[in-house]
Amino acid sequence: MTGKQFASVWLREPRKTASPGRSRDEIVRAAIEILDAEGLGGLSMRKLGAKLSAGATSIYWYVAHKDELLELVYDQVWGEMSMPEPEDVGWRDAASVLAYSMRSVILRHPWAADLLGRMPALGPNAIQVADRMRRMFKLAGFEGMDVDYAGSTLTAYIYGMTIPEVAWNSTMGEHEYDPDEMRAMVARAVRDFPDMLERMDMSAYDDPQTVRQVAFDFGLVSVLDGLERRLAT
Amino acid sequence: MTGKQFASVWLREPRKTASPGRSRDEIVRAAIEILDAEGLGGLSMRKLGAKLSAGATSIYWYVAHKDELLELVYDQVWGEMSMPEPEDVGWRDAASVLAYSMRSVILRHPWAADLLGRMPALGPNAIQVADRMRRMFKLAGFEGMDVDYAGSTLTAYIYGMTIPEVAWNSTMGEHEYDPDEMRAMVARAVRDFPDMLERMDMSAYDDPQTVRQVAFDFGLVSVLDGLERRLAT
DNA sequence: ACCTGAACACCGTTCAAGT
DNA sequence: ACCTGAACACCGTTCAAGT
Repeated sequence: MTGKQFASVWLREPRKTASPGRSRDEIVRAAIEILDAEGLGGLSMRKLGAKLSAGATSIYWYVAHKDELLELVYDQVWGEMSMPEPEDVGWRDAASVLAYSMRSVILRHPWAADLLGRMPALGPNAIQVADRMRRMFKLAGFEGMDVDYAGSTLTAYIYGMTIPEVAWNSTMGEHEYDPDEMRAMVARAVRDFPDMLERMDMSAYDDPQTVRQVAFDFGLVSVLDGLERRLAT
Repeated sequence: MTGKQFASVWLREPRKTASPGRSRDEIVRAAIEILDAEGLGGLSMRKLGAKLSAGATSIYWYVAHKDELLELVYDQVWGEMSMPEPEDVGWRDAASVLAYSMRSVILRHPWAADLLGRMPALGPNAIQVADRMRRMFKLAGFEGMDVDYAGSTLTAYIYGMTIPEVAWNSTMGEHEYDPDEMRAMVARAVRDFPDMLERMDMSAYDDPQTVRQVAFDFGLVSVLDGLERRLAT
């Protein structure tokens, strides 16, 4: 009757390792090195084993399966996000700092974009950020479930902006391409839609990276304004 | 000197198939059937071949690689999204309808959540939606690059809400679990954070599905309010 | 023009066996 | 308690060969 329990590394006792042999920390560190160097597709259990000069399957002693390993590295990423105590700087500044920080952390670890929103974020680092975010929105004046809803709104925005940005970077990075040729092809795909063509002309000579910066800021301000508006009513 | 071109099915000439043999449509239909039934992990080229009672590798005649196939099915998903002409209903209603429609389409094809924001959306259906969205925000009063920024903001929100929702559904679906047991474990993970614990108590007996509905609406209204605010300044 | 099968170079995971 | 290697059941993709 008692169904299988929800699966997360963080919800089960780890193996009480006396200290010898490899450790989870060591494994996670090695995994992140591989991930930063070769991306999510580059991380295999065999390669990780090799990097630790261990048998390919030794890792299964420390971790039930690859997904658990990914949960572990994922929480490390959450640990890199910086968020001031909302009580110190006020909720809007805290929210902005968190947003920019999340974006830059993910851009630094592009593989993490594939985990964002997909993997349960129940590690200590993730929970700490979640907790601060709750306090932030309570400080702002939200109550009850609205604290939650405001939080989802903000993180949804950040995820939704960051994921495509990373995806774009990686497609562009793989095949280095001729920008003019590409513009011509996209223009072709879009040829029946005057508004879309107009858009292409507009942004033709802007630096894509700063455009994305500005876009992120524009949206963030909008989202925060929108949340502020909810407080008034 | 002329680098490799940006890769997308939509940016290259398809094979001019006279008509005999399999067709792309047929392949895409079969692929979607598999995807709906077994999810993204359930779709392999071999299985797809088998379903078409063809050799495992015949598909490579119609498609350069699996990613192209995914681009094709992805655009079908865009085709299911419904969006009224903004001129008919006004920009805010059009935006809301699109948002709800996107959410429900993705919930219907959960595998598509893994493509959202990752795959170039250059198919005719995706472009049509993008075009309407541009017209929508122009109608609202945005100009220049702001039309784009407003669009990114809205889609970022939708992506960022939908992706985790689907992920959650699928983790919950796989292992059917004992809710009490699970709550206990999560409570344990969160034990040092009084605000997080409070949150768990609060939402203890709510139906998760309606909570997510309400959350989606809350955030959407906030985002649209925030965008409206930008028009005023 | 379209399809095939064999082959290559991988995967994650299980498990009996070792120390 | 920790690690190993072999094995299982898969992958996507290439390519020479067939019709």
